[in-house]
Amino acid sequence: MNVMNDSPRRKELTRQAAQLFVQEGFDRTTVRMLAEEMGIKSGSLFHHFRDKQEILAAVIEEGTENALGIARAALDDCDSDPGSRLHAMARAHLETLLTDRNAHVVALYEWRRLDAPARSHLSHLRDAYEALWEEVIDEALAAGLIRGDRFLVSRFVMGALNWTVRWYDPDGERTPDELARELVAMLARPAD
Amino acid sequence: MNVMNDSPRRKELTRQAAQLFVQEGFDRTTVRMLAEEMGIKSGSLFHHFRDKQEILAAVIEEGTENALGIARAALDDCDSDPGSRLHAMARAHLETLLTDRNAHVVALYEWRRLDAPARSHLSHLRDAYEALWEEVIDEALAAGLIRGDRFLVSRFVMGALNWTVRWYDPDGERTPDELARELVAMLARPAD
DNA sequence: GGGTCAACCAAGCAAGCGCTAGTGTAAATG
DNA sequence: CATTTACACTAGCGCTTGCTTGGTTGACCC
Repeated sequence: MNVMNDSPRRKELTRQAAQLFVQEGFDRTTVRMLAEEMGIKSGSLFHHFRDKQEILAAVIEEGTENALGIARAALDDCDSDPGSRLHAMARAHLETLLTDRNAHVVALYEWRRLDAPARSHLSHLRDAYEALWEEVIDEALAAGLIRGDRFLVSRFVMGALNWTVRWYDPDGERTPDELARELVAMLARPAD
Repeated sequence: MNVMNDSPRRKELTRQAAQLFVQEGFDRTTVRMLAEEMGIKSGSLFHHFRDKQEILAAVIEEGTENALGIARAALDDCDSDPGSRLHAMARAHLETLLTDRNAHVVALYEWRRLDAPARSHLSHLRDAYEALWEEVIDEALAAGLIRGDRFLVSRFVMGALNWTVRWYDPDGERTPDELARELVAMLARPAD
């Protein structure tokens, strides 16, 4: 019944929604729970979002955009050799999985709760992110740093990284940088 | 209000429930939808299962038990060198991901919908399965076939394999055997 | 100092939810 | 033949759901 811009207020509400979606899952999170977490009444929620689905889309959109930004920045900042670039991407991936953990967990678990238009829009964003990965992996393959099929390797690597949300403890001993280094070490062939 | 054994009837109902849980997600699948899929009325459902949660637990339990069985059989049947055993485990994992795809997708996505008692019981089953993996990976590390930290390697490998449910097309060109071979090739160090 | 507008609220509707109670019935069991 | 068992049915209770409606508030603006 009203605006659906990206006001700062809406950004903050989106962040809070992400937390609840992680705790409870999208379907079990009611608009009343969301409103209470936000400190408003359930009716007021629909001033900021058209419907419940739009909140989900907003959460996932922000997470994916942040991931894209971090990955691009990391690639700009690193050395140009394939090993460094592979490590930079893996590290960026793990870092965004930490800083925007809630949004990414929601994206991983609740993707199929999106309606068709939102899914179409967001899958373009995700494709842009995955294109970055395939580029870096192509370079590593061409340089002989790793071996295998480019399609399979990129899927295997993304799987290994995304799976970390299941077991990685941010308060534990290992840093994202270490994890990224271990992953690259596991894949890389010894220098000729 | 009645039995909760594992009759053949219940097995069949469990299989059908798994399909719906994949299509719609656990929370959005209503007992009325389940009953219709099963060809009975919603009230009759509670003759076979205590409540909706128990259906979810039954689905996941069967999938995990099958995975364990297939993995054990694969290990019994293969050569004793670490490369063969690694390949056998990966292949078994991919095969059960195919034959019991619905159950495994449910286990991956809806695990957190389980109540505490069911989760406790099923996590023991899952631990038994993961122990098989760690054993095989330890052998490969000891033999120098792969390198890295045993904890990290096993997590990365499981992640890569489980992620296949997102992109693998069973009707496509690649067989589980090929995929497993590619994965092992990606990880294995060249023979000394 | 009247007008604008984002932000919020109280109240509630229509639909759908998991689950229960009580009954019917055909086959198996004594 | 009498009883039990397994499975299915009808009917609906009590509650929650996403969302709407109609209205109030208070900060800002010319």
